[in-house]
Amino acid sequence: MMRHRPQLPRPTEAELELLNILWEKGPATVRDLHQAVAVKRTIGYTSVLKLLQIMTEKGLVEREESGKAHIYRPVGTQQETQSQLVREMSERLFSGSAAALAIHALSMEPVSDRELEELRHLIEQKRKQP
Amino acid sequence: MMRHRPQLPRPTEAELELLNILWEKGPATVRDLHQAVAVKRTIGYTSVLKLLQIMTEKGLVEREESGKAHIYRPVGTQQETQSQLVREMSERLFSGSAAALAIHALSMEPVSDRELEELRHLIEQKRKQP
DNA sequence: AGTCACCTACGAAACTTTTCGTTGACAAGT
DNA sequence: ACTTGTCAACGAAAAGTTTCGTAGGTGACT
Repeated sequence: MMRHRPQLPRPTEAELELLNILWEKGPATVRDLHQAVAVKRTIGYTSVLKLLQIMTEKGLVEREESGKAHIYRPVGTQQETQSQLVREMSERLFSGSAAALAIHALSMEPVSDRELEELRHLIEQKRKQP
Repeated sequence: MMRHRPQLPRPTEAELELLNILWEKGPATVRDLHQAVAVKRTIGYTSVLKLLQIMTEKGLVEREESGKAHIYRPVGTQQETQSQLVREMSERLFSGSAAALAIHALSMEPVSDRELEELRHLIEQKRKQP
């Protein structure tokens, strides 16, 4: 029997920044994460450390404490988190219509051919099973 | 010459709740807004008042002080705000790809026929002008 | 005039988020 | 043994968000 995780809290902006790095690069130490963030903006090492400690309490990440430097890994997947935030955004911004969000996003930005193909495919799927 | 508004700050969650009501129902007093919010959740009258005072400082709303009860109206349009938040979300959650956000939103939710039509139309437009 | 109803303004408490300094542990190099 | 570098833990400051109590003003009704 598949056990569900208790619903994870919504990550804050700074927390999401760390999760993005973890999803892209895999499990990492505080130093790894600090270096990755420091490329984009100035932030102290202990700020990243504290963030990760809070994220561990919240259940957003887990850590392996075997070695000297702990290794952090995300608990939720990127997909799950994207879904959670997209759903919340569609509720708060488009009265719950994810499709309205999609339409808005689409009419806003350059879209690659590959993405256009994917969208057409998705729409075909939706058409077949209403 | 069209003057641009200085970029409005991102509304907080509670602020967005009030803006949604203003966009839907038009300019309103504190009482109007409090009543509308109180339908969904318990909140004190002065909490709404304070929020609106802060939003006025931030430039998110303007108020007419002519009568006894001030009348508040949104400064940014719903579209502008949606675009701002969708863009920020696509940056933080999909590496800046609004199309990826659209795809994700679309694959998640029931979509009405009308929305499907609109999406197909949008995609056709995009195809014609790459 | 006194009271009631309704309004804004203000301050501040409670909470969350972000940031970082300080401390103490531990190991590697001198 | 001592110094240096790296690490986690902790506390706390600073800023932002959300909530509401209290005070003071104004007009209407008795």
